[in-house]
Amino acid sequence: MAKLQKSIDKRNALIKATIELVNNNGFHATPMSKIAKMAKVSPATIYLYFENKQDLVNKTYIEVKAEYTDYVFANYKESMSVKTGFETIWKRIAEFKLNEYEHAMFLAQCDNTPMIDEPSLKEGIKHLQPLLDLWERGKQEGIIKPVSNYLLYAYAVSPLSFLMIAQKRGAFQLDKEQIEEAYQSAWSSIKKCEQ
Amino acid sequence: MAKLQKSIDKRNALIKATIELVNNNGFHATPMSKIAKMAKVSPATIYLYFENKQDLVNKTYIEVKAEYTDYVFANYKESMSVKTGFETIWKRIAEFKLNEYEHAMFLAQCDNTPMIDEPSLKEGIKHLQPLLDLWERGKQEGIIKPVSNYLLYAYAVSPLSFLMIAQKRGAFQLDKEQIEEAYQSAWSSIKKCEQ
DNA sequence: TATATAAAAATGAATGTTCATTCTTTTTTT
DNA sequence: AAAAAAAGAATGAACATTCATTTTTATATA
Repeated sequence: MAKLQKSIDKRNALIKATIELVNNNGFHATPMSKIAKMAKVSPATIYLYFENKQDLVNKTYIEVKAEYTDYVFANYKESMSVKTGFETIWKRIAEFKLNEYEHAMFLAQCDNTPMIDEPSLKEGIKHLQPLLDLWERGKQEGIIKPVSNYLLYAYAVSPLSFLMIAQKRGAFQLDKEQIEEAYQSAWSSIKKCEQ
Repeated sequence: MAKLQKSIDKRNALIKATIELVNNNGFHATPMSKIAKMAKVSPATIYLYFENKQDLVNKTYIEVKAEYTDYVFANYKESMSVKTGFETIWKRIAEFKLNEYEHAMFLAQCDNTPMIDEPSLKEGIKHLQPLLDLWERGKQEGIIKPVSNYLLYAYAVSPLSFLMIAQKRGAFQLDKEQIEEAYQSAWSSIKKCEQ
């Protein structure tokens, strides 16, 4: 147990260092030696926990993605109405992107570059299923526009990624009121017009 | 003249190769030797046209960004109404992202990673000014929501980037009708409610 | 116009560095 | 005292950049 405990601490430190360094420098400009140094570990030790550099970054991606979706669906219950369910999920997504932006930026970089291998990307996408299921239900109930989930996601969720990056760059600051307004925009863009 | 002509061809070939290779492998996983080979040039020749690798990618970014904004504003005139002006610009943005996606993907990667240096990023942003000016005019005329340009951009333009990536991954295909619908969504999200 | 020569452009090979990964030894745990 | 974990140093490959030559182009002269 002591052994396992210790190992998990080191593993976590490695994942944390990877996120921070990759965020600031990108995958290929982050040497294993720096990751090791930041995690206070010898470079050789990394290879006791991960097969190689690609494996390290794949596993980091999957962990952060899982953390993201756990966070996002934490308050959501399938028994909720489509409208309430969407609001619940959307607001958690916003919170995550704006408060946990170290992790959110890491995901954005993974999703916009050829850094993560295809199987790991697929693995990461799975976790978003409850939102897609909610939308399908909404379409059946005639509450949500009958269009591709990609379009719904583009309108309702992807603007948050842009705002996150803008905020991270210090260009401007989102407040409560703006988030509420952004939410209204998101809902308007996916609900059927009559609602 | 013949000399200059030849040089420009080589320079263009280098820029083209850079875009293609960086798109597929990322900046740091693209060796100068491969860029040279794809451009049918010796590695040493690159250094006659660019200071170093960073300079090559910075200049590539600025050129692609300029091409993008030229394309985007090609049909736009300041004399247009806010509504027409926005539609004109938006549809060109959509066209560019969906038709020229090699270049659009390159820009997305540059904007989501620490690949380009700060001065070059700033240089690239400048070109978008006419759209921001149009929005300011719209706010004064009471046609556009009186919110930060970042929010307007997030709602109205950033979804297109997401759709572009989804389309590139072959996940789905945008048709004329969906683009029209996406445009309506974009306009709804930034116009003042009464309009 | 044809030839010689200087300047510019281009090249392939060489250089030195950085880095992922492995090896051997030491330390810690059981 | 055996096994597991960790360490630092060593290895070898990949790469950006430079160097020494060669090739091409432009210019001047006859």
